[in-house]
Amino acid sequence: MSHPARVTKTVLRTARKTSKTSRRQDYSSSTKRALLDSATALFTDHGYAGTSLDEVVAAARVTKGALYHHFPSKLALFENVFLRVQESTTADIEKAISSSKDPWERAQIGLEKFLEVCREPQFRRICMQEGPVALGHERWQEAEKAASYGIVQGAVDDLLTDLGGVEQLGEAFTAVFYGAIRSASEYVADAEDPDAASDDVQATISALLGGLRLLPTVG
Amino acid sequence: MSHPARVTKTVLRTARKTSKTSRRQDYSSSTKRALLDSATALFTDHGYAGTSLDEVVAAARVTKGALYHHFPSKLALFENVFLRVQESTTADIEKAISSSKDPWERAQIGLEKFLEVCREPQFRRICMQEGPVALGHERWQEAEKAASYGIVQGAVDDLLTDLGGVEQLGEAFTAVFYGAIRSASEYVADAEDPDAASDDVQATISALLGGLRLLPTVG
DNA sequence: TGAGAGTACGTACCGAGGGTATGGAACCCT
DNA sequence: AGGGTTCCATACCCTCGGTACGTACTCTCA
Repeated sequence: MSHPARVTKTVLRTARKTSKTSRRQDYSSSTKRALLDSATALFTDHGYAGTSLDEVVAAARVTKGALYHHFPSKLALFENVFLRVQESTTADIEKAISSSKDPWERAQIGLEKFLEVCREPQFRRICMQEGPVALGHERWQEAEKAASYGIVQGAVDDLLTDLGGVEQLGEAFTAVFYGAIRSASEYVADAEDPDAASDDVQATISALLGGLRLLPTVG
Repeated sequence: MSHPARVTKTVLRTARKTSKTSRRQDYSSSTKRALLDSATALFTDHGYAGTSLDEVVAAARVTKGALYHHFPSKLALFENVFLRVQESTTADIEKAISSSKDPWERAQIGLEKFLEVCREPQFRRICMQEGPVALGHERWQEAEKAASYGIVQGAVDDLLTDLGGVEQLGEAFTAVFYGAIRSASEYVADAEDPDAASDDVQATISALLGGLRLLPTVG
């Protein structure tokens, strides 16, 4: 019916000078983006197992033939959605962090931004909840290490070297701390008063981190 | 073939005085337990979506008719498996904790036991990984609050009242701390040297908690 | 410029798997 | 002793992920 290919002839000879890509390629990437968009929305609302590909293609106004032309499987579709969401949020956080140079301030800013991002249903559902199960714990962790986990890793390393003397715990510390932040974000997202909960959580984490500064040695 | 009902007649008239339950009821609960056992094993190995009911009933040497007689759905079967695993591990931890009265020592013992329990594939896969997605985040959290989360809640409350002055953060603190422990358990379970990783993690958490003692006030 | 190659889909179908309907054998109760 | 209930097997249905294949459109190159 309203398929893009049907209107090709009416506007055919205009382009080809301004844009390097052909109209056909534009259509292709457009339908691919439409598939990713509708999949993102549906995965966010109903989870991975809860959304059927029929729903996805219907929302994108194409058929399964189109979907399987762009993505080899449902899992691959999800992985693309996952990475796209993850990438955008990671960029947000890194941008926020870059405004400061002091490791403690960067940690503070990053934490605040992360708690904020985790309240967005997309990131929460797709990257935090469905991701590990759909992709498998291993693949998910791999992707995480390259994204938000990596940011935390860097922040923690800076903190620990700033403190001095506890570098040997870096890995374990990052793991524990990242879990604390994740849980904190869920707590905030579930709270009836997210702003107050966010304040409480930040106070808690600051208290825990602040305690570290007072420790002469660890072990 | 080897169905229990087939051997009924050969051993029929012996019971009924020693046990209150009929032989038929014994058989019924036995097949139910067999279904739960095989389902537990398969869910542990292949996850919720990855195991088919055909596999479950085949492993339990029954048919889908039997399964759907005892459980109304696949999800209900999983929930029963989930609760059974959760209950047993909770009992383990509570038993270990009960050996001490000092809140800091109890926290120490409980943490150690929890990290140990989280290395068991059953609890790890079913309760930590598949649980939240299969049951839904809400239902999972509800069950958690009544189980291991509840234990942590109690321990944290004891710690904070022992410290004094930071009770208003109790809820948030528990949430953050519980996430830290969960992540710690995954870190330990994934590590190539779990014992060393467990030591690192415990040192980290002790450091974070120990820092709290040095804080005069929080906020 | 037009014919073959490649792209971007649509349509029809298959098989696996969750769930249901039905029936029957064993058991319980009165 | 006969009906009701429990416990389970068999056969079937339906959804949904995935595949096979057809087709309209576009690009390339002789």
